Amino acid sequence: MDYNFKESEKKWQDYWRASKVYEVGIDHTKPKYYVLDMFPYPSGAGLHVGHPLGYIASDIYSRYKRMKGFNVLHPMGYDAYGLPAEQYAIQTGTHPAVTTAKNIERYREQLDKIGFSYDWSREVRTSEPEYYKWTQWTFIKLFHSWYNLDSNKAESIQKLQEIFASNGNTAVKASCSGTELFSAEQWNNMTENQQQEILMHYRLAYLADTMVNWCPALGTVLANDEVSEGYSVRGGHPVERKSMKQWLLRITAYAERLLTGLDQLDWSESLKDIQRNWIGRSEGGSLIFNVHDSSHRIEVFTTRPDTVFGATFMVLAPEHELVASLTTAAQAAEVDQYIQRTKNRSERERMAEVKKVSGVFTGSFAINPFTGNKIPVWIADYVLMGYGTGAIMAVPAHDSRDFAFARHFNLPVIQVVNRKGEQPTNPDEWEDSYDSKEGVMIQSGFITGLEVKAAISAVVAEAEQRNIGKGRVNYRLRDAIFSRQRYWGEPFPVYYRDNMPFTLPESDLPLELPPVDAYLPTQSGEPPLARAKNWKNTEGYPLETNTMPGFAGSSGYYLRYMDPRNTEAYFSKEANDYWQQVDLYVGGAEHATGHLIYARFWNMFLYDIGLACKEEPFKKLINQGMIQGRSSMVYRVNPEKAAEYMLWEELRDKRMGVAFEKEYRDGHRKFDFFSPDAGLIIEVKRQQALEKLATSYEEYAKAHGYRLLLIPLIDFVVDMDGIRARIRKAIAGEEVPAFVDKPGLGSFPVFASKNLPGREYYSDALHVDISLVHNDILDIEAFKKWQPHLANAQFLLEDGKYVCGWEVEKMSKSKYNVQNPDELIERYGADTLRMYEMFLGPIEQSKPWDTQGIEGVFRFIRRFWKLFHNENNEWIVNDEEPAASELKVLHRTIRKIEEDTERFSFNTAISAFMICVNELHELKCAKKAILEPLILLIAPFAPHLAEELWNLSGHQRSVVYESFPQWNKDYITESTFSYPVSFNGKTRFKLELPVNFDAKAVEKAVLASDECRKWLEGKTVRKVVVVPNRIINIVH
RNA sequence: GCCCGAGUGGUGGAAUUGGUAGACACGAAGGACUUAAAAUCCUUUGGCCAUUGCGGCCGUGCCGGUUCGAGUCCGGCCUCGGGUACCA
Repeated sequence: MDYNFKESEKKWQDYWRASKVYEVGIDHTKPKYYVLDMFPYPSGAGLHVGHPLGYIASDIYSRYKRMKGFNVLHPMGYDAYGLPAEQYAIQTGTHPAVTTAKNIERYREQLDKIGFSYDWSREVRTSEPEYYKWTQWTFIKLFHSWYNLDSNKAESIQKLQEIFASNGNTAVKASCSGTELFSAEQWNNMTENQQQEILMHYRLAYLADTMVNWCPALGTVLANDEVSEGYSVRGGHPVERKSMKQWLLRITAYAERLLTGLDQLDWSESLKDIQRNWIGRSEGGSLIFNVHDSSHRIEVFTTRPDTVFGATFMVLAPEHELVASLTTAAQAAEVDQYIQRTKNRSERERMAEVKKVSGVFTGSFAINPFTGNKIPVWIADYVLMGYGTGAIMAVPAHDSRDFAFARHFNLPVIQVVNRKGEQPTNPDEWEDSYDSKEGVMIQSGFITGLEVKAAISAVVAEAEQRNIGKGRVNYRLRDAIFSRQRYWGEPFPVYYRDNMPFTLPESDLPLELPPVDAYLPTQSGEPPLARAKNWKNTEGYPLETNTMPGFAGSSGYYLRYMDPRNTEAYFSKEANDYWQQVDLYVGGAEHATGHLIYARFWNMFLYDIGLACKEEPFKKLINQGMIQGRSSMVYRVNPEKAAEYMLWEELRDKRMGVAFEKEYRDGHRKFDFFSPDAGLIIEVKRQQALEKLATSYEEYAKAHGYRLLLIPLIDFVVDMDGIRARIRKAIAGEEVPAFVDKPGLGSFPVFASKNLPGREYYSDALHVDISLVHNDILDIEAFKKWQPHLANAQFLLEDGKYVCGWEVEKMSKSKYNVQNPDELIERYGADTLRMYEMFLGPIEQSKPWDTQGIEGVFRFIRRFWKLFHNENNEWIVNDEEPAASELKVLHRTIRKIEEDTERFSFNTAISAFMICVNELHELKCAKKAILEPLILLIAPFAPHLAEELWNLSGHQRSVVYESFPQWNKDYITESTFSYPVSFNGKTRFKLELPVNFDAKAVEKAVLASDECRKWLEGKTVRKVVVVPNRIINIVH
């Protein structure tokens, strides 16, 4: 008998729930600490062992911080809107709310079994009206806000209207999508609709015609981060480009703040890099080119204004607004055809054809404002409408795409940047453009001779002077498409009057999701909400039928946790002032360009309007690595290949006395084995095949004077000796029948153990369910019962066992490698699972799941228990005074656990626990003074075990209210240090010396030692390096 | 293509600031206890050579460099993983 984890874990989980141990509130007597896990979407498949990895880490840290005296907020809830439940609804008619509730219940059950310290009284679900009321409320606020670039923050639209009415928009610096200037008078003379249309260009939540990622299979548009390589991230369906009227969030207004804000965050550099790349800031300038014989002007964005003297043509995106006016009559047909062709091409096709150069001349010419030269204006789809101005000046000498284009269409190439100290070469002979980040300008008028950097500023200054351009910063980041043509999402608090959108009054919130008769788009292609009866506001105006995307509800949930039941506000100022922001956020790096940008934007907006007290939502962030699956493989034998392999092993290298050839060919005939010496053909086949072919084989053999052996496969299983005997006889020249009729092999699969020789040549690997495999040994009986066709499977074993192979790959049902935490908890307990997941390796690293190792942690848990109990499971803890050696073990462990926990190095912390327990067993220590602090130390990691032992020690109160032990330097300090002594860098022996010896004393002592003399025999010491309490290195 | 990150025993990994490479654990082999099994405990376990004892050499993806000393720093390359992709 030892630790009964099942009984104990249930008991303490019940106790925690009943006594509300983990509920927290505002407590000004303690410092706060907010630990958050990324919002899970409760999928139907439940949790596998990869999911709780981050939750366990954050739970350990939360419990640790709590024992360190912090008031720890550690909530959990659900991102409950999502495509899977809706897809299921479309298929089955089950309301997504039903599916979601069921999935949540299962999720909760699994989470509870792991022993987390969540304050469940704060749970939120994005699909609950009490929650999404505030998502809608934020949308209304966004709608009524614009971004003032002068104050660098969001401000109310009302204020903007006042400015327009008094001054027009000429002095307004805003992040907006329309640039027409107007005066106060013009503004005041506009109709309301005209004014609303203009305001739409300024709103932070706005409606616009835009190119969207349309996914026909899902029947909805997707945001950029929801698309990867032309396919939807969820479901992997193809995505097309399409122009549609959609709601967007003006996240680009915050691009600069989103970028610079990263510097203050304690996130991994790689994650910050992903966000930096996604935001994609580039500095440059915009230049205006006049069009020859026309009043049109083309504005381009370039990061290299210095190369303007090398601009030999221009290229516009096919969708560019000037294309129609610039196209000459002669070119109209060709241009039109090109536009049609590019329009009809899917995103996939476009991506696949990146290398193909295509484009068409508009017939117009622009004037290079610096050279005065006439340059042709082309259109081509390598220029994107969505970036910069949708037009470029092409500098083929220094840009590889422009270069390829110039070569393809025979356009001139002029070199304008030259590497220092080199002679310019003839661009006509170049194979590619010349990358010119550094160099000196040539053939460039007034900037000739300047270095690139200086030339850039000179051109920008000149352009500003001449009023034909200015310095400009551009971002790759796009505004976020906020409409989804789906049912299962937040309804927009928006109605339409004369096709103009208006927001509902706040008092009408929440606008609840209405019932519908089906979850599909309508016949006319409208979103599912168009099916809802009476989907109108109180005045009878139609409501918006799109719903919000998945990231709407997850963008501000961390704020709601601070005050989740507040019916008057998103959250109270008091709660926000106390909890401030998330101190530690744990989750996967896959959210880098989605949730983690949107949430930062959302929070910055709430900060601007005075609601959130911190500009950034997540101070520190840790990305847990993925847990990959470890698949087990069995090897199904291809019987014919196996027989051939086995026979070749008998025949090759003259093992039977004569030489054989494998796969002997004579014209179109092919035989498995042939011996010219013996004139013998051997053929291995299935019984049925032999019966059919025997005659033709015999005829051939007879015609050539060869003898023939036809061996049915069954013999390899039942009569290997018989085969050998027949071959020997045949070689010896005895008469043997070519073909012995045998009963058929029947159809049963044969599996070969992994390490059998030749196995890789004659078998195919198949996935086998990992529950049927223990320590890579297959449970043959269970395997036979696994699938009907395996019932009479045969096995080729090694040492009486079937050894499986393994592969590391994604955890998935189809690979039979999903490890479910419930099974492991059932077998080893939650504490073992918690510690094992942490023991696997560094939290941030991806690693394969391997159930084999869990036994080690399970043993450790029981060995820990046995420090307190004898072999009869009786309590043996005593009150004896601890010895110095025992105190040293304890305090060294406390220090190590504290240090490792602080830096989230949980795997090494668990090693330290193991070392400590091993040492205390060695010391046979059962002293209360040592073991009680140890219980506290392990409480964050193995909370159930800790509660049980703490209780058995005679304490009435839960261990979670105790303080983390403190280590005492005096117990750890050593008086001597065992120096590794090396010669020329090679460690040779160790020398124990007092720690307080300085370098000189150490040197003297080591040179005087016998060992040292032995190693130095006859050599002169050239140098002695001493690092006190580290190493000694003697150079000779 | 561009931007990151990582390569250490049969396996997961340790080595925190340039200072004893392989901690801790799994697996494996051998042994003790047991009628037997499970559980538990003990020993060995990077490779090669030597083995009568001592020991010796090599070794952190590859090549080179800096240093008394490199898994760690620098330069070049290879492989794998992640991000991104006509972004002007």
